[in-house]
Amino acid sequence: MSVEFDCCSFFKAVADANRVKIMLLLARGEMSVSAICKHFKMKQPSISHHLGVLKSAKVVECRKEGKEVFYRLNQCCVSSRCSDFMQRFAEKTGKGAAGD
Amino acid sequence: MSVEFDCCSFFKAVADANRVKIMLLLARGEMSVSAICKHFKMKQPSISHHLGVLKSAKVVECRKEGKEVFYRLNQCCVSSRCSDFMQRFAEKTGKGAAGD
DNA sequence: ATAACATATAGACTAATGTCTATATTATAA
DNA sequence: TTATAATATAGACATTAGTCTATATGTTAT
Repeated sequence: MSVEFDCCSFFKAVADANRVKIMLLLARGEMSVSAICKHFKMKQPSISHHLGVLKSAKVVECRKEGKEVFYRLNQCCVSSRCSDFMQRFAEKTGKGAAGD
Repeated sequence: MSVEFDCCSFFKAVADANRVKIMLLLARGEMSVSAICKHFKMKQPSISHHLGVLKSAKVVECRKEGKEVFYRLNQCCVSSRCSDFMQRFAEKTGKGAAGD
């Protein structure tokens, strides 16, 4: 029933080119915020903002080590959300499923 | 190289609860605009706007019949975009892929 | 305790998005 | 041709989202 809203927080998170770029960086392994910053023209608070959006959507996770925070991709989240979504729109053979 | 931007137009399109609801309706088969409208509180121009966004992203297609326009889900688009995206973030075994 | 560094938060500003009303467009009917 | 119905477009308005500067928080070193 609230499936649409649930998937939307994920899709909103990945519907930004800069956030996708962050995700692509993290797909190779965890990185600290400052390391991520080096790949962008944006200022650090903007990066932190994007990381916050990704984290709220469970797309990334983080751990603290000393003064640094290392972010990593939650690959399971990405694939489960995508495959869930795909399935929801798979061709039905006759019987409907979702209600109004 | 422009993969992120490309996928973003799709994700932007599906990152809205009302548009996902439209997609769920269309997953059962094609519908005219006025038929879609009956499922929402929004006014018709808003529905047309959302249909336009979905159409630009290739998520839906339409055909005209008399004064009505029937929209249908482009199921292939949904699944190919989702699986492309998943794959892009699949665990790499060592070699990197996407460049900066 | 103080300084220096890494990150997060707050608040301002701008741009993009969603919704509305009004109207234009296109197709059929009278 | 005129009227009616279905859809799209234009423009106004409010809300949301992205980026910035300034600053707060937390951690390590001196």
